[in-house]
Amino acid sequence: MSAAVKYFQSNESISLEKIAEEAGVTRRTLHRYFENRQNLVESCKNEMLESCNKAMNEAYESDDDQIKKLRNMLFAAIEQGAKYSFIKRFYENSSFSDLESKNEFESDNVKTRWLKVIKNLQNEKRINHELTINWIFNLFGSIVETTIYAVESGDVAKNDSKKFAWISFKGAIGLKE
Amino acid sequence: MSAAVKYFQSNESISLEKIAEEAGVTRRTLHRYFENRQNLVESCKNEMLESCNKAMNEAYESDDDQIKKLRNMLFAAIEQGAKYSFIKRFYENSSFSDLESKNEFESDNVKTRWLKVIKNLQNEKRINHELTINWIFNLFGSIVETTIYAVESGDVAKNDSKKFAWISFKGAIGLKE
DNA sequence: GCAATATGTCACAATAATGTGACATATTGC
DNA sequence: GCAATATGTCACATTATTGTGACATATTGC
Repeated sequence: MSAAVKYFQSNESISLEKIAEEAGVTRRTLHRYFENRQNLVESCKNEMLESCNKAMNEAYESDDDQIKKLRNMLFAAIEQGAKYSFIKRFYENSSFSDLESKNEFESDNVKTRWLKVIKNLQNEKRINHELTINWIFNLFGSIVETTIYAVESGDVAKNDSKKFAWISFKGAIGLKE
Repeated sequence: MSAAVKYFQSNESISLEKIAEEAGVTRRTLHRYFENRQNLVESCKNEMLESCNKAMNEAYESDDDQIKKLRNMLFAAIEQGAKYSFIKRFYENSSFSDLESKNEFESDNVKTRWLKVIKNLQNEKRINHELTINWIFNLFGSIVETTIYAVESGDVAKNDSKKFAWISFKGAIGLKE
């Protein structure tokens, strides 16, 4: 599955042959674990979604302070790396699969919790009031992806990456600490 | 080409049949204009690259003030929409094509000009000094893409989008006006 | 070591996408 | 209207991918 996710991230139509190769097995073996392509995609989606949700829930609960909750959720998402990128792209590109399942993500309590933090900070007027929640949500995902990409491509040192991400996200939403 | 770019944005392996359909012609006609898939991709790349470069060069020259140059370049990129997303993804995913041509983009004077603006602002200490140029470059592209996506998906009103993008980009790099 | 399980190898059918030739039918420019 | 050009239709070969059956060979657990 991680071999598949690695490829799916940037190319949803990658051949099963290549995925099997990356995983160090033959295509025949891959077919033994996943009946067909759809099955593999679904399994990846479920596993990666669970992993991302778990990490972000833990981050949410890691501190009482709203800002630290937010920062830790950002860091958790970044640490998920390819898993997060895959899930994000999965839900963005409706063509990637049937999008009925979109609700699974949308209605998930991770998003609810994330929104709660943002709303709290908005109420306390610690976030730029001009921006909408939807914009901030998109921005969050976008900064996570940029960070993952920047590290992968070697553009930015891994050490710096989370720091940069937090500085930029804070600034982007006008967060007053 | 615009039909192709529309699809290539999110799915580089879309069938020529669908592109032809989107363009309102048959696949046979598509094959008359583009010998093969590679040819179509190359043509799209060249056209979209030219369009993006033109728009951003004009934006650069539109004002003498460094900050307004930067803002207008951001707006120009956003207005390019699908064209910009396509080019961006093209150069990100090496698998999308041979990446020899990456230099075309990297060495292009648009990037040089963009970098000059950032360096000037850095020298004047008007940008957060902790961030690297590479990070800021990635961030710029990322905010452009987020904006394009947010409008396309209906998450954010078109009217608000550029304003949000500029507010967030300014904040993200700690720009002091 | 031996049985159970997992994996590899090979062959094969089914399908989808690609690219082209031949010819028919529109469409355009004048 | 007529010639030139563009497009559509259909048939076809080629190729890549997918999914499966049959059997051989490793690997594991005990």
